[in-house]
Amino acid sequence: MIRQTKQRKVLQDIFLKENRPLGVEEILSLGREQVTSLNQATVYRNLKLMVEEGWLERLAHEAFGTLYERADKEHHHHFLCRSCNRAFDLPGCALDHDNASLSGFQVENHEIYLFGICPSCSTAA
Amino acid sequence: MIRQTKQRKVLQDIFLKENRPLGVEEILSLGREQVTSLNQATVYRNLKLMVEEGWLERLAHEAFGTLYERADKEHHHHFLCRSCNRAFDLPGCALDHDNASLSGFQVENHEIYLFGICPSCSTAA
DNA sequence: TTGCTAATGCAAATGCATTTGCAACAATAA
DNA sequence: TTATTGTTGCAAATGCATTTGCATTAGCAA
Repeated sequence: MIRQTKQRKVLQDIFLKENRPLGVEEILSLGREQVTSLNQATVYRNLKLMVEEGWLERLAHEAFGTLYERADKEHHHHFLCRSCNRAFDLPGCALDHDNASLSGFQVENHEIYLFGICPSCSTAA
Repeated sequence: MIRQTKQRKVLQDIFLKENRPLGVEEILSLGREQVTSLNQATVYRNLKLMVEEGWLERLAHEAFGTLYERADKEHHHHFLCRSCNRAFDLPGCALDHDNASLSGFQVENHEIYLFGICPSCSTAA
């Protein structure tokens, strides 16, 4: 039977509050603000559970490593800020479906990544 | 001074012939058809050189690992076949620029990945 | 041809993200 | 409260892609 621990609660809260994909490091440091003893292995174990139960989804890009985000979102894509190294959701889809494919290729799904500077970084400049 | 070795020549030929992104395993096995002794370390060393001199570009996606492709191509995106696990180029750009961004985000570049079944796999079925 | 040294093959070593064993701890059912 | 057993923290262990040390091989300038 699954128990509700404070570590687990903290992780859930973080994902509910930060509305964007998060990496393990980031999750760990945000989590330690609530539970000082929070351990990396605990984060990994819980992320794995949350993915298995379908509450989180995993997302990875070479430039930003592995990220996790809530699974309850509609189809969307991501923006990656090269300045603060954070990922953001871009609601909606900017794929031009008519020109997307090539004859003979059966497209089942897709991913789009935009790179650049996020609002807070460009304001700070 | 850089020497032209037969291993190097084989690697270049492979990239010129196969007109799509290739992974290390694939390069190694294609290369061994020409030079039986071809070693993985040699492939890695040469790929690194070719990237440094700008002849190749590196590309990575979690589902397909690290791939390399010639750098002399125009802007394009990639199709990844979940059946044969190969990557293909999709000439042109299917990004709907007007709907791509979000207010405040400065987009500098982007990547698009399409997933599905490639022509030869769907014919073979 | 010959000499110099870049390049190769092989195996061992790295670097890193993620996983795991284990003892101590803590969330529930009774 | 108490017993049960899921969880955590810690450190050591994995798994893997990529790199490196070294002896041998082989381009290429002279």
